[in-house]
This record gives sequence, structure tokens and C-alpha cells, in this order.
Amino acid sequence: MPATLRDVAERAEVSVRTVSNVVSGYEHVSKRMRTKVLAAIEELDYRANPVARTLRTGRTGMLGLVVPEITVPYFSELARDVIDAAAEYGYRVMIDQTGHDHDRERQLLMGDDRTMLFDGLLFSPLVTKSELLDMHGSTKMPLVLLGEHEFDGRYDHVAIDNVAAAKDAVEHLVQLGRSRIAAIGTQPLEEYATPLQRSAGYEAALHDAGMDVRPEFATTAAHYSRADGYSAARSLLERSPQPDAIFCFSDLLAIGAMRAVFDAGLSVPEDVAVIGIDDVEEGRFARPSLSTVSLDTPYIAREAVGRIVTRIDDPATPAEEIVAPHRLVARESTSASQSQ
Amino acid sequence: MPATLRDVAERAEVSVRTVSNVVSGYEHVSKRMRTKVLAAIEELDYRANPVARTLRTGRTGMLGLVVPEITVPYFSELARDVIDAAAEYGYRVMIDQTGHDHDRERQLLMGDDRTMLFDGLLFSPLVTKSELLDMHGSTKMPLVLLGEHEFDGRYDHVAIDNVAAAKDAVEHLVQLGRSRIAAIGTQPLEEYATPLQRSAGYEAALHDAGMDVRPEFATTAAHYSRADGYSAARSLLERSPQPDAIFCFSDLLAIGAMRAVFDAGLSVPEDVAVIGIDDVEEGRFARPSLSTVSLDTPYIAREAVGRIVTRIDDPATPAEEIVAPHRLVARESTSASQSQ
DNA sequence: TTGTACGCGTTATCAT
DNA sequence: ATGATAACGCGTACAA
Repeated sequence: MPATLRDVAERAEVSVRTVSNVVSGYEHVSKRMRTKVLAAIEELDYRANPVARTLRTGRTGMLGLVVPEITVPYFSELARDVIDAAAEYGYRVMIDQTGHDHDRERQLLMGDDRTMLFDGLLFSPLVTKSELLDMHGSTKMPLVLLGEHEFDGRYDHVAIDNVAAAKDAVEHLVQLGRSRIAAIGTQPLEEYATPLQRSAGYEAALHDAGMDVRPEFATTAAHYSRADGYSAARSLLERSPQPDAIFCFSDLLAIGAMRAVFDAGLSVPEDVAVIGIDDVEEGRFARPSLSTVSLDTPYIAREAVGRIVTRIDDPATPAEEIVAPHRLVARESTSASQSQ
Repeated sequence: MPATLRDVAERAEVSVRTVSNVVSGYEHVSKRMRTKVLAAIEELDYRANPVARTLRTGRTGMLGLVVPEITVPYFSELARDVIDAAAEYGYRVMIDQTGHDHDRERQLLMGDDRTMLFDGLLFSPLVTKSELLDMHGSTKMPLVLLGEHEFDGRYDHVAIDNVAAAKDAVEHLVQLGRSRIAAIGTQPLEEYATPLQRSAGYEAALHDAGMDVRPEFATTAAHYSRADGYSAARSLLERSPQPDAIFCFSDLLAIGAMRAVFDAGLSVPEDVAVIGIDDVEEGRFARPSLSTVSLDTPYIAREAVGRIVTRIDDPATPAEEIVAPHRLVARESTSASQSQ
């Protein structure tokens, strides 16, 4: 059995109160007491029990980070940055995967008993229908939304301007002289905000360039995975006319799409230019390296953690919408000169 | 304030004992009582406080997973599988990043106060010097080691046969007819087990093939990252003679190495064949697709979680060494016919 | 089958 | 500055 505060108190011949003061770094402790206590702690190899502390203080020092899949590079990079940012505030992060499971999202949001472990929740939801958020109403768990969805004034929310980001990407393809610009990542359901906003940006850019929006060029992808990007691109290449550029709603989709282009005997960017969104490291080492829209994930993480921490300290803080910067990063997959 | 067990008891006009019985699924509760309690729970939106429960039972229902970096695909895929495996036993997983920080590894192993949150620890260490493990001795925290290190009989330990895996990879290059086979991933320090074992396999394969081990062909890599693979390969290509094959100690190194080969104006596999270890999804979509040694991560995760769970239930369980299967997966990066 | 009362290890309140 | 003691919310030994 590990030593308790009381054990230390007995050993040092002081009260538990004094030991607690020493442990929690309270100012007003006499030097003599402190050294006695410290010695006892050392001898007994005492370590504070975080569970008991939590029961008393009501704080766990843990944040929950909810993402669809930790294996998606964007989310693992986000997780890393959130973990780092949280550490600066003395918080630790527990990652929850929803695995594209709506029920799981709802459960976490409504607060199953495990959710109570967190002082706050950073939620990167797939589904952003307001009904989902309504469910969270009864819980008092501080909540910050990551990623796009319509801001309704109830919850803190940090994301990039998705419509603009998508538009920037497509305009880049237009400036390249491409005229048959396809998209991968639209969604048949109206449940998800990300695809809706990126579709809007895609169509707006085409419109501004005086191009038609061809419905057969806007293809769906269920999971923003490499495999989905591959099969979507494959079917796009069977169209005639073929697209001469593909805007993918995520880098992973783009990676899959590029592979499909090669397997069709064509090349990127000569035959088909490809661009994604996210700027994950994988794209920088791909062949050709992947053009993309970079999201400044460290910024997003810092802002999100900052918001949740202030909200934990003062639940009455008004909700805020934070727009993170994004910028186009042109690499080989959309370069004018051929890149082999 | 959330409702407590006592609130529910009052509302349902029964004792806390009965409520507790209902909540924890105790058998012998009369139907009438149960429905009354359930109704009260519903009305008050009661949720058991996991912290109080933990303080009482001594169990948190959480496992700690310690990895160097969550953004490394192998670790995020491992994390996903561990999370899934743990869920089947009713455990949740908290991921800890050590970020190549030895002190952090030591801290977690020795049990800082936060470590006490876990019922058990799955530890994928960089450093495997026995001294590190000695430190864990005083703690009673159940521990399972993931990944390679010498088995010393004290701790459960699940890993592949690293020497054999490396040997298989190199033999594959030999069978391809390559004769100047380099390696990326050796370590200058003797602190790490993985590079030592993979080096041993590399040298054994060369030896069996009657080839010399050229010291200048064995290059180091600090972090098994794409960037390190890139710069290591770059310097290898400056040697003369140039290597005609590179065995990388991880897929990420191999991804970086392939990119370096292309940037040098050479091609894979024609000029230089490349093979890695891990079988991460990224390699399957790379161009050319990456040959590798596949590790059966789900198996590793299942075994590790199974071990830790039995050890939690019975701390006296003797330590066991579990060797996970591996298999060579030949893809385009080592194919005999050119793959463009 | 159900009720009462105590303890898990800590922090906070009230004294001194 | 320090000591005694009451919570925090739950599980369970013991009693009924």
C-alpha cells in the first residue's frame, strides 16, 4: 500500500494539515516544519493520490479531446499540439475516438459517467447538427468546438474560414490554367458542415472564374481516407471529358487521388493537378509533393486550450468564435513545370 | 450540481444501499424497488461519479499507453488498436507522449502522482537500459513492455522477433540481386534496443549471403522520421560506390529515403531498392508503394491488453514474453520489374 | 432483501 | 503558523 498523507503526518509528527500545505506548496510553513515533512515524504516514498484530491477539489486536471480517428494524420498532429498546449496550463489530455459513430459522439457530449472525468472537452465533431449540441445543454461541462460548423453563439469554437480556404485552393487551380476542376469530398447528407462549406468555396471559385459547376465532377467520400480518395479519383477519371485538376477536401483524399491518377497511367501535375487541405507532413514527402492549404494547427490548439481553460475557471465567459489563419502552400502537385 | 447517490435515494424513498445495488447491477433487488430507483435516476439525471467510485474501489478503469510520439503513424495505429482492445475489457486508454525525453520516461515509470491514475501501464520505451526498469521496482503498477528490448524475466513484454524481421527484409533485397545494401537507422549510443537488434539482423543477412558489412553503409538516424530518412539517404547516395538497396529500420525512414533518391535523379527500385519495417498505411499509397515488414499491430495490442488485464487482476502472474508474428510484404519499391 | 454507518485520501473550514 | 475535523460521493461490512 502506498503511503498516505496521514502516514507522513505521523512520521513527521505534525498534523495532516501541515503536510498538505507542504505538498501543495502553501506559502506559510516554517522552515523547520517543511524540512521535517519533506524528510518523511522522502522516507515513505509518499505520492499524493490524485483521485482523492479530485474528489475533494472537483478538478481532475484532465481535458478530453474527441476526434473521429487518431490515425488520421491531421488529428494526430492536432492531438500532439493540443497535448503540448495543455501541458503549459498543467492539464493532461485524454483522447477519445468516436470512429465515425454518431451515437458515440452523442454519448460523450451528453456526458456518460466517464465524461465526468474531464474538466473540459475539446470536441472535433463529424456531425454538427444543432440537435447534437442541444443535448449537451443539460451538462455543465465546459466545451470548445474544433473545426467547422455554423457558429450559434452557444459554444466556443475555433476553426479556419473553410469557405475561403476551399476557394483559395480552387483559385490556385484556376490560375494554373485548369478548366475542368473536379472535387472529392462532398457529402450526400446535409449533416456535416465541413463538406458543405468546402463545397461552397469550390463552387464560388468556379463561379468567379466564369466556369460551370458540373455536378458529375463533385464526388463524395465517406471518410476522407486515402482509400476513399483513390476510388473517387478512379471514377472521376472514367468521365469524359476527364478533369484536369482535382480539389480534395483533405490531404489524405489527395494522397489517394494521386495514386489513382498514376495507376491510370497519367501524371500529376501534367495531366491532372491535385491539391488538398490540411498540410500534413506526409504530403511534404509525397511524390510529387502535395500542394495544400495549411491550417496552423499549433495556433488552433493553443487557442482552443486557452478558451477551455478560461471557461473552466469562469463558466460564465461568453462564447467566442475564433477564426484560425490558413494559407495556400503550392508544391509540385500543382506546379506549372513538370516535376516527373 | 450533479445529483448524488443520496439524492436519488431520497427521491426514490429507499436507502443509498439499494440505489447503489441497482446502479452496479446487483442481482438481488426487488422489481418494485428497481423501477422506483430507475425512475428517480432518470428524473434527476443521475450519473455515478467515477472519481468517488475509484477512491473507494481503488480502480480507475484506465490504462496508460506511453509512446514516443503520437504523430508517428506506427504509434497512432498502435494506439488505435490498443484503444479498441482495451474497450473490450471495459478499459479506457490515456496516451502519454514522452517526446524522446528520457527524463519523462523515467518519471512515468517511477510513478509521478499522475501515473497513479492508471490501473496499468503499456510502455513503448525508447530507452531500454535495465536501470530504467529497475526504477520501476518500487512501484507496484502493473506494467507491460511493448516493442523490443532484452527480456529479463521481470516484466511482460510483447514484441516481434526484431533480428529475424530485419534479416527477412535484407534477405529479400539479396534475392533481388542487390549487392550493395545499405541501412538507415543504426544508433551511435548503445541505449536503444531496436536499432541494435535490427542492425544485428542486417549484418547476419549480409553475412549469410557472403557479403561484407561496409561500415560506411550503415547510417544513423536519430528519430526514425521522414526527415531523418531523407538526409541519411542523401548522404548515402554521395558515397561511391553508391548503394543499390537501402534497408530502413522504419517505414517513415523509408518514405524519406525514397524521396531523397528521386531528388538525386535516381529511381526506386531500378537504381535503389528500398524497404522499411512497420507496414503503415502511408506506405501502401506511396509511389512506388513501399515494401516492408508487417507487424500485426492488432495482435500486439490484443496480447498486451490481455496481459495487463490479467496482471491487474492477479499481480502475482509470472511475467511472460510474447513474440508477435511478422511477415514480409513485397511491393513496388523492391519489385524486379520497373514500376515507374 | 434492505438500511446504517464507516472509510477511501485529500482539501477546506474553523479554531487556536 | 499549525492542529483538529468535517466534507467530497461512493461501496460495502454489518446488522436487521
